[in-house]
Amino acid sequence: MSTPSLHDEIVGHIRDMIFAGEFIGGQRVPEKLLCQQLSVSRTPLREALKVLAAEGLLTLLPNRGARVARMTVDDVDEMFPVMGVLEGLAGEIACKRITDDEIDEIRALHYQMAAHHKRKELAPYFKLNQKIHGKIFAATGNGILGSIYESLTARIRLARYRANFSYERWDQAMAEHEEILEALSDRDGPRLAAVLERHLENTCETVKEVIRAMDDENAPAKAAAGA
Amino acid sequence: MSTPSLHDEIVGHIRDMIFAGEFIGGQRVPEKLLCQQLSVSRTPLREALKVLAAEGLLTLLPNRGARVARMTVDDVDEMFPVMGVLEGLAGEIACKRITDDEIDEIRALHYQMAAHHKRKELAPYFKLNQKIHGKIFAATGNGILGSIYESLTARIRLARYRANFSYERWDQAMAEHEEILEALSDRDGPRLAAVLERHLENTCETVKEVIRAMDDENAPAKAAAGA
DNA sequence: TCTTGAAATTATGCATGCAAATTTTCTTAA
DNA sequence: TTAAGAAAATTTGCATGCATAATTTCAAGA
Repeated sequence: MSTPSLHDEIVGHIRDMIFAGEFIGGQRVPEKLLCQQLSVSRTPLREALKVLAAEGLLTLLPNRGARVARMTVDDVDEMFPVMGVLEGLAGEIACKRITDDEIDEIRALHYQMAAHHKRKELAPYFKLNQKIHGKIFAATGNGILGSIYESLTARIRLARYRANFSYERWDQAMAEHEEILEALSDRDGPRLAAVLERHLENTCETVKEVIRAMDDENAPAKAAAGA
Repeated sequence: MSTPSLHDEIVGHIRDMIFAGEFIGGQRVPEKLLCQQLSVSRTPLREALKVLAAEGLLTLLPNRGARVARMTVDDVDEMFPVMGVLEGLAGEIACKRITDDEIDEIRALHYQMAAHHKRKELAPYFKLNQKIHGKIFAATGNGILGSIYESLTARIRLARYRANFSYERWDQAMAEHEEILEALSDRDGPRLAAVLERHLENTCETVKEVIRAMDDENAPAKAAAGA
């Protein structure tokens, strides 16, 4: 509160940089460079790198620096069922606990998001999407549930923002969000849980497509180089 | 592999110390003391502390050092439903994927554990208990599921090893383990999931009792001190 | 005796320096 | 010209030092 310790700020800063896609490609990120960019010395920076590695956003190779963690299709396949049961649980609890005001908030976000979908504005759509799911988890009042989910979505997000994106999937996702809002308004726990899981499957497939596209993009170049 | 970097070793070492209950009570742990005990300088030690804090085992107060994270009854109440769905998921997947050999291994551990239960040997019972649950998660082949579960049980373990322990609950837990083994042998996913969740509820109540007992123990002293 | 507050002590946060490991560059031989 | 190996230059890992914040100690007044 009083002194917002430096390394924590660095953690947040680097996390944002990762999400902004500043060091894409899983390539090495020299400490010196980050020190210069953030105007800090190596000690707090290195502490921050350790934390981000513990969160799974970075991979630290001994004596060989940090790189952004590479998500594989297999990773997503592992994460998907876990997020599925977490979403399901969150949906059930949220329906029991959510207040009318909270539903109204989510409804407002939903319509904003629908507008961005109609205008095909991907980035703000994602932001609101993320916010809505966050609100559902917040409505559960279960902080641990929320934080685990958050750390998983954070890792998923590494593969997110991309242009090549199936519009059919997007439309489907939007339709699912309509259903999410309905189930939530009706406080229909089982239905919400079911829709959330289905919706997640959509998201998951999208992410996997993005990863495959990225791999296809990089593979030829690397194959030629012999690496 | 080649050089097992120091801070990683420190992380493991301190984690073991925490589980061994070396700094019980959530009291401050001066860096200097740890440095002396582990014969390392403050830099790698501090990196390790950050990691352990990210794992939720330590709480880092700015400018005020590290202490072992204090589990509250509310924390357990939050963790319980999460672990419940994770156990359920693990049970379902494990039944589909587990090999006969893996079941045999678990069976062997189970009988060892039953022997310790009969002799009322708490510590080795816990160790094997933990190992069995670990094997079930390992049998899912889902590393992320396993690691999330592991980090949650690690935090639960902070409140575990204690003398005051209800023998009825223990007997019940042992009976549930019989059922777990049965369901696993039958590869009956839904049943295994159900037993695991029920078993977890038992565990959870036990942990909460331990926490309450610890609080009752400390509260009078602290109330007198005015803190 | 108890309370209050200021000085002294101690602990934490961060910067810097040095040694070991890694990567790059340069040289030399085929 | 290319390949292999050695030397140079980076880069990482860890230790230490200094400034600031927190804690303890101690003294003085009520």
